[in-house]
Amino acid sequence: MPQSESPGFERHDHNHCIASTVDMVAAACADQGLQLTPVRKRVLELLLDQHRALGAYELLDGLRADGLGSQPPAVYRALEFLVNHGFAHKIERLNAFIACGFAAIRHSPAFLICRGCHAIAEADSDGISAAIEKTARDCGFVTEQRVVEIEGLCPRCVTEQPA
Amino acid sequence: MPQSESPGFERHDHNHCIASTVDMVAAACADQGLQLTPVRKRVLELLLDQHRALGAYELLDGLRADGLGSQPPAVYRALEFLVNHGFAHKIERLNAFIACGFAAIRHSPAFLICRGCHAIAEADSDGISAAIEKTARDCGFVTEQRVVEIEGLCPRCVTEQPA
DNA sequence: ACTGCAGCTGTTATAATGTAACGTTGTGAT
DNA sequence: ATCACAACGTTACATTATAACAGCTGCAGT
Repeated sequence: MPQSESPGFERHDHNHCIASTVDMVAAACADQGLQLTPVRKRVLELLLDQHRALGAYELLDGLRADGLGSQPPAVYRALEFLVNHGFAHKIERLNAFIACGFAAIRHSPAFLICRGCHAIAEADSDGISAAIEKTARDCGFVTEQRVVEIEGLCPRCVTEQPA
Repeated sequence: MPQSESPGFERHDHNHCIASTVDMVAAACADQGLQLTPVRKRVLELLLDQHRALGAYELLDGLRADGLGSQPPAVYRALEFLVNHGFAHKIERLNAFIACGFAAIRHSPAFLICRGCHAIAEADSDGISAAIEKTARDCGFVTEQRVVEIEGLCPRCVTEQPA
């Protein structure tokens, strides 16, 4: 019964975390008439398997292991689908991807990226969203999308690392 | 006397804007014992020339035109210098670079990226910084660096564009 | 049943972005 | 003078991402 890092850096039952998220995404796809094809589902599972960001070519290795696709466009297409529908996010700073912690429910995420263990948490961002919205409005700017990525040390790494 | 988009999307005297920023950076380098070499200075000028982000290879073309360097490492080294010392920033979303609007004075920038005209403004980010700091603290996370990039339409493009 | 279309996948090729490694050059300190 | 160090030149390569086109499958309309 593996336990691992969670969206908030706490421990949790990770098998359940994967299965329930896949189920939620499957339900959302059914609702919206979207196709969660084998390739797309597998990429989502690979992303959920770790609470860290995976590069497109790491994911491609995973697909190859399952005989599900062997060339870059296979992954990039699946990622485009997942990201467009809010089931995954791109971490721009890392050129890598992560499953959404709140699949399709809520949005405009803020990420906390630990440079010690490479875990990534998707933080509650209401305060940040409000501050961004205010800043933009003050400039007469109309916000459409945002990237908020915070790098540093998670609670565990802060205590474990000297520097 | 060209007039162009400014850090805040207003008009301004762009020649003066370039010259005075280069002077400020030169002074800062002198202060700190840093070398603003010809390649570094030229890259900075190329960045200042436009209030938009330039890709490394666009900058490389500029260097080549001046016989100042012809291979990628030349640009990437200059950019590393400028970014490390706060004279330029990388826009992660675009894999591109922009001169700092407040060279070496203040920091943790937030960028407003216009999808209409591609101008980029470096916004006042105190409110955003505070909100990010609060979010991080609530998670027990120690912030070291951040990326805040807001995409949308600038005041001018908002009125000009139909959608 | 047939047709045509839309969506997904396969495949090839290539573009765009970024770095490692090593040798050379210039400059200032001893 | 020569040593150490920083910047630069150069070659080669790694990593990330996309264009373009062909094939397949399922389904709607006839």
